[in-house]
Amino acid sequence: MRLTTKGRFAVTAMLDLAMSESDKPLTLAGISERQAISLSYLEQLFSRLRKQGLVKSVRGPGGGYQLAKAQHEISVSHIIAAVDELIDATQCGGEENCHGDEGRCITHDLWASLNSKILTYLSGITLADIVNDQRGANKKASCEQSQQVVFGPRKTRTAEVLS
Amino acid sequence: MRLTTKGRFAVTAMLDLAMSESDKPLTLAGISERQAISLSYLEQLFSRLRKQGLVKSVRGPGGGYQLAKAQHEISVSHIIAAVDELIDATQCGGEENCHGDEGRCITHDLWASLNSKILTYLSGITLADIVNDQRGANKKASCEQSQQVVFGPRKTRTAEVLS
DNA sequence: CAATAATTGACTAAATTACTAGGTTATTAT
DNA sequence: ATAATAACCTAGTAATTTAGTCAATTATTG
Repeated sequence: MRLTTKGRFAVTAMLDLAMSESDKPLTLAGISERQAISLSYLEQLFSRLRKQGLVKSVRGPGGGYQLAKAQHEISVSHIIAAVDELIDATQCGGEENCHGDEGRCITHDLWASLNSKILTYLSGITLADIVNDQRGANKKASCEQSQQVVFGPRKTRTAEVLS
Repeated sequence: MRLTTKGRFAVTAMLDLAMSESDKPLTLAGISERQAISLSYLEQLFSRLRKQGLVKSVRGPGGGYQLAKAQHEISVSHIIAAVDELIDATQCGGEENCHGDEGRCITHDLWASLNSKILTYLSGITLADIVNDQRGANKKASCEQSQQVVFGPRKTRTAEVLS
C-alpha cells in the first residue's frame, strides 16, 4: 500500500463524485475544474477506477462518471489500490533469498505486518465516512483552516499553481 | 504524509536497529547486508534520521548507529516524516485560489482531514509495538488505542491481500 | 448530422527514487 | 604514529513514477 499524491488525486476526485447531490453523472471536465486536476490525468485515473469497478461511465452528452457502488461500500484503500501499481513489500520476493540466514526476513515480516495494519485501517474508511464526517463537524468550509501536518521542518513549500 | 518505499526502507532499517539485543552500535554495512539496502542509500536516510534526532551515531571502529530514544518513543510517522520531503496537501496553497467559488476547496479539506487521521494512526504505532507484536509476546496491543473509531460506523472489512 | 464526452494510445517534462563513486573526518586498535 | 574502521559528505546518474499534453476514436444525445 502506497500513499502518494496520485492516490490523493484519486481520492479527491472520488470525493467530488460522492458529494454530488445529483443522480446525473459528472463530467471529468467539471471535476478537473473544481479540483484543479488536469483533465488528461483524470482520464488516466478514471480509466483504472472504471476497470476496478469503482465508477461507471456514461458516454455522450450528459454523460460522465458516477460511483458504481454505494458510498459506504467504497473504501479509501480500494481507491488507492486501483490507481497505484502494487509492489511487493518484501524485496526478496518472499521465498528464495530468505531461508539462507534466519535474520534476513524478520524485519520484512515486521513491515508486512505494519503494512497490513495500515491497509486494514484505510479499508475501514469509506467515502460515506469522510463525507458525513465533514458535513457533521463543519459549518463553514474554507481553505484557510486546512490543518497542516505538524512534523519535521515545515518548509512550507507553497504549491505553485500548476494549472 | 506519504507512504512510499523510501519510508519503508527507513522503517525497516530502524526496525533492524530496534531488534538488536546488543547495546553496541550497529554499522550501516551490517544493516545494508541484512536488509538488502544499498549502503550509500542508507547513509542518506540515516543522515536525515540523525538530524531529526531519531538515531545517534558513533564514529570510528566499533562505531555505528543506535536508536536515540526508547523504542516506544519512536513512531512510524516520525520515521517516515524524517526521510520524506513533506508536501503541501492543498494544491491551492491555502489562500489564493479558493475564495472565488465555494465548492473549490471542500474536498481539499476532506482530504486534509483524512490525511491527519492517517498521521494520527501512524504516530500511534511505535517501534516497540511492532517488535512486540512480532514476538507474539504482546498482551497490551498498544495499537488498539489509536484504532478506535475516528469516523462514523466502521465495518471491519478484512484487508484483501494486495501488497 | 453535430455536439458532447468517454476512451485509447503514444509521447514528454519534471520530479523522485535508488544507487554509485569518491572523498573527508573521527575514532579505535596495533 | 599509523593503519583500519566507519560515519559523514558531495556530486552525479540511471530507473522509475508523476503529471501532463496531444491527437485520435467511439458512443450517445438532441
